[in-house]
Amino acid sequence: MNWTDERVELLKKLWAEGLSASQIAAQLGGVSRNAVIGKVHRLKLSGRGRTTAAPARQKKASSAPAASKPVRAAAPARSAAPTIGATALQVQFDAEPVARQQLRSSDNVVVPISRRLDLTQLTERTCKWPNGDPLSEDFHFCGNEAGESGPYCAYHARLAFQPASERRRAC
DNA sequence: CCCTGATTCGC
DNA sequence: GCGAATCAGG
Repeated sequence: MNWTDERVELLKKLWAEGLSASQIAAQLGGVSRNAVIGKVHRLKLSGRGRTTAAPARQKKASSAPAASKPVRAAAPARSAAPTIGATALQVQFDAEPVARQQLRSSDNVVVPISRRLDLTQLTERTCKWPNGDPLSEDFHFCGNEAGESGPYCAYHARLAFQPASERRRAC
């Protein structure tokens, strides 16, 4: 992914709105939060209002990795399966009571079309955002490609990170 | 352990 | 310019 004008503008907007680097990375897709932070700094946007004054970081040892242990462990490959159900239901009950709201034109967001997967079709790489009444026949999960840093697609990752009062129904 | 932003430096 | 690795902290 390259930093197109559109992506840079979205980055600026979301950063100004106060979203964290990881949240923005999920929105943009295809980039890590480190990439976002790096870009923010190169754009000289790091200030972002009255945030906690940066304590001025110390310099990193320029060389000599030392015999300490910079070795990075191999992929942990954790399993999310055991908590998928609980997480999904928690989100469901938390988000469902929110009244449907009109999408404001200023939001300028793309609402993804749900693949309407059932629980057995979910994998580590599918969005686990639940839609509908869990007890109804229509209940399903978004199922779109999950972001790199979470169980939701870029769109639902954003919803999940917003306060419940700001969430909207999707798919 | 989860997360946050900040910094360095090889590419 | 880019971003992984790393750091310092909540």
